[in-house]
Amino acid sequence: MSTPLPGQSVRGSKTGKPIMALLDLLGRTWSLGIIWNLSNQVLTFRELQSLCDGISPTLLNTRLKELRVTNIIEKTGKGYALTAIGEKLLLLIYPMGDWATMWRDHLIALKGSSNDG
Amino acid sequence: MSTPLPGQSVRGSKTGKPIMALLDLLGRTWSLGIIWNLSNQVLTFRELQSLCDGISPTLLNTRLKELRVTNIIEKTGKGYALTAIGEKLLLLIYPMGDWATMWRDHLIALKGSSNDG
DNA sequence: CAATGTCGCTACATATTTTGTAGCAAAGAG
DNA sequence: CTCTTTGCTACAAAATATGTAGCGACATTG
Repeated sequence: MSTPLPGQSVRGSKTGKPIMALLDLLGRTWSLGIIWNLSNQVLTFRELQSLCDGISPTLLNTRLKELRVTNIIEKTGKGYALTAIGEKLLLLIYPMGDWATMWRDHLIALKGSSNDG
Repeated sequence: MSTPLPGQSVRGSKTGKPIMALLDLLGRTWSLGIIWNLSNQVLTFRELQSLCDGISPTLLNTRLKELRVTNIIEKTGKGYALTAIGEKLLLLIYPMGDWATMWRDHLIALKGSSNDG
């Protein structure tokens, strides 16, 4: 699978629209998890592997390459880190943590009402 | 693959943290694309399939079920639509369109400078 | 009622992706 | 040199996605 880049035809859209390339990239297994784990910390290959619940090194390396050529993460002397633009993307992902908490409560409420009703 | 739910152990995390369930859910092929295409419009199964570049009906139905049991989308008389909470999630995804445009320009600039330097 | 078309969705074989495990070369510590 | 850690590759097995065919329900036309 080739790395999705804005301006090119990607899985899910042939328009070349940047958002479609991003959706393809982030929609790949573990992409979001890797970015999330890289928030505020530089991690080595093995640390990242461990935090991503033992993702296979094969796939981790594949994703790392994709995220590097798309300039979302970079390799530093200490390990992998988000780039400046990657940090900005993370700022957009962060609020999802709050949404997810609300979502959990919502699902619990629905479950409760379906049991009651 | 079971549907990731907040409060449960999911692919990528055994903590049950809501964000991890969300990352697992959205990280699956086509999830983000389906949600994106459902912005401001109710779509039939086949319309959705067409907009998602011919996604196989098998997988589309699998994703649709996952998104329905997690209450992000719902089936209406007219077709599939985002739920109220699904709309809120979309509001968080929207800004990624702008980010992606900036990202494209950034990548073009990098490419240019690497050619020059 | 019969013929035609659309729609939601299932079946299933094939293709692609992900996992899991093993392990190697390089770098640092003693 | 030995021991340990690290980044990463190999590769077979398992899981997931694709592509195509097509069924039953329903609406339209006549």
